[in-house]
Amino acid sequence: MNQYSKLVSTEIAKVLRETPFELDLSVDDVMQLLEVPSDSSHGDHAFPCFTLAKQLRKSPAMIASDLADRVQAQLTESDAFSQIKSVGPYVNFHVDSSHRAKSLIPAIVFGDFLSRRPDKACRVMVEYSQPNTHKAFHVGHTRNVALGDALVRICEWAGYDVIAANYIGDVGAHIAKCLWYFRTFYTGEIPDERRGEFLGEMYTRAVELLDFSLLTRAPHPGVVTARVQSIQPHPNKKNLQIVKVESGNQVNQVVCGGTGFAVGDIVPYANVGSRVGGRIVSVADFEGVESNGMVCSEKEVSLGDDNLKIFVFPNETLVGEEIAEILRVDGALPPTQSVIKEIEKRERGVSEVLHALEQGEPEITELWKKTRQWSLDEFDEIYEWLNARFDHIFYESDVSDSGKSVVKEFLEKGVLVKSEGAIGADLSQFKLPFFLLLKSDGTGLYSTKDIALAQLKFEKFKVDKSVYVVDYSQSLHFQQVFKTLGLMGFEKADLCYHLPYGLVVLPEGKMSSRVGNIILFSELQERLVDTIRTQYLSKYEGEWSEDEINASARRIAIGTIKYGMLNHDNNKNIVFELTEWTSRTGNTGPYVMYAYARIASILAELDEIDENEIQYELLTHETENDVMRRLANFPSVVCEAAESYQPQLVCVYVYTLAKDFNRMYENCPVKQAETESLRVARAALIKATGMVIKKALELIGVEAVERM
RNA sequence: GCCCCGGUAGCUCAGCUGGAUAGAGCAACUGACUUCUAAUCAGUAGGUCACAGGUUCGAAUCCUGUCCGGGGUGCCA
Repeated sequence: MNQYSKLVSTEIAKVLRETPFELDLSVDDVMQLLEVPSDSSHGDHAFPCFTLAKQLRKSPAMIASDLADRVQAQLTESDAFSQIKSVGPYVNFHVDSSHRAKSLIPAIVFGDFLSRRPDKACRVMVEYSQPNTHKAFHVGHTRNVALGDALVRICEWAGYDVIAANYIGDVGAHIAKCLWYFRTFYTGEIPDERRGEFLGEMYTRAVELLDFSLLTRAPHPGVVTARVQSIQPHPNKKNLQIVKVESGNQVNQVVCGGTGFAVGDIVPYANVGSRVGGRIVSVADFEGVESNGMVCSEKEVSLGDDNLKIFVFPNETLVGEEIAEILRVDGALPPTQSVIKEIEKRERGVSEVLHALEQGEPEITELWKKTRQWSLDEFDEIYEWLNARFDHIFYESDVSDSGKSVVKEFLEKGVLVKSEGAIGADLSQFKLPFFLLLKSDGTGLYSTKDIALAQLKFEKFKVDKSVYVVDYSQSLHFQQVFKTLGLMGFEKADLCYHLPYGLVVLPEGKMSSRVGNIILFSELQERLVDTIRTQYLSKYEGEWSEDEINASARRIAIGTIKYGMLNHDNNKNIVFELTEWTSRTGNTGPYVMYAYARIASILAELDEIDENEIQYELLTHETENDVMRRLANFPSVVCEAAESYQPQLVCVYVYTLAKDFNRMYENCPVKQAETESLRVARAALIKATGMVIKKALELIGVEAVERM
């Protein structure tokens, strides 16, 4: 949407109202139909005549030709268009390049073309990054920061009142695991720097020890083999069966919904009190029939993906044995040592730490505070280096208590319901699964805190819109959060938006601490800065100050990372290969930055431009026109990026602008222009181009460099 | 099972509110540095837009179905 499309639409609407057309289309209707030709040789705006053909019962081409003549006749006074012409079924409008230059270039260079759009009186909170303390910060987290920070900048420019928020995970099981390992097993030195990363290492080692699939293929203590004695249909419920299983010298009756087993089969049986799928198996009543324990599906005992099909052991398997022992991994533990005991011992260790943390025991709390700060300090360094801004930081520890009370409050109000001893929201009216908010043991969940956090955002920060930048694996979770907030009566719940994004994966697959192929942020940072320094900036050693070389290397590294992270569809995974990212030319951040540096170096050798001396009509070259056409689009691209939460649009834009510029650079010399006045006009154009590139880069969080 | 997301050149990706000949980068090949910075530019080659129907004057784009890949699916975060 710009001045020309409005002008075109107005004129077309006017002509259409007259004979012989006599069609009453509003200016907006026409503007809707108007399009930008994919090939710029077709002009700047095109009006397709297909839709009119039916109503007028004439061929689109004839209508186009007639329409072109009449609009042309009407616009004889205006010098806005150099050509209005029908091509087949289209009416093509070519904007006069000097007309455009006259309004566009001064607006950019001397006017407010690049300033923030008018205030929308809409406060939007963008929550992003959300790192966990006691865990490593890796390249995947960097994508989130790049996205969130760019969104903050873009929305702000588009006129929103933006609060950039962080939500740091400083409580929970991962911390207990980290501290458990650190206290129980670690005997080495504590490093002086990068202590956050060190904690990440502690956490990773803890996870390795707690990965019981390395000890047994079925890490489920309390689940034993049992023989099926009888199967009878359930009297009241079609999908259920009453199964009697015998293990050891006991026979138990179980109500079971699984399939794929028969009398005589040996199946996994979880006794009352054991734990399957994270919850304790208890005596339950299924439609009037008592069930003692459960018969487990493949998935429930980690032996397959099917959640309905009951796992069946070979017929010669011993009955009444722990399945974890039967399926133990050879060599993982000495044969004399019990897998079950080892699993239980390690789990107990972690849960003792977790419990102590929740009870606020002094010693462990001190350790928590101290180590938490190590991580926080490291995050600060990372954000500072990346130039990411936060206006407010929430901590999970701040909302964990309030979350529980909010849930209880809304349980009493009848908004939330009790189910199987736990509390949650019934979202079946929205065709969403039940949303668990408080565990049956009364402890909170991630969801509990999210509800309290949202309440805080609405009530204390008075936000109108709330954006959550969180990876796509949590899409369902946020749908549930927002619907629950709606049930709780928050009017702004509909204005919450989860911005999902894909993972950063390696060519060989996902990053995983188990495979040990995680690329830490610090590694990315170091390798990138190093490559840029040695490959590109070494030629300036001695010429530039050491400070400038360092500063430039950092900015170019940031440009590489952020542009690389943002120039993808949000939903898609990014395949990350460090060597490619450090060496690639072409569609990259440095390509765009290089275009800016070229402009800066030309301008540095020219005199200051006098606004009154610019003769815009001299800018007639095709490549110059392409650049100007692109420049004019800047505001609408940024606004669209803000509305659709797609910083990528800004990347695509600034890349094509840089490409247009480089083409112009080859064809239209500035310093060696034929005449002095042409030099001035071109200088003004490249100045405007440079300013737009710089602003666009700034909006994706990248600082341009004057030379590189 | 159900829900969500994706499938475009050898590779990595744009294009998706329907519109003119489906575009970039990388890799390959050809050419351009006595020239405002070659981190560049000009060119060659590379396509059954997963598949099949449907809607339409017109479909990579919208609808339906199928296949393939990823994610999620009540006591993890």
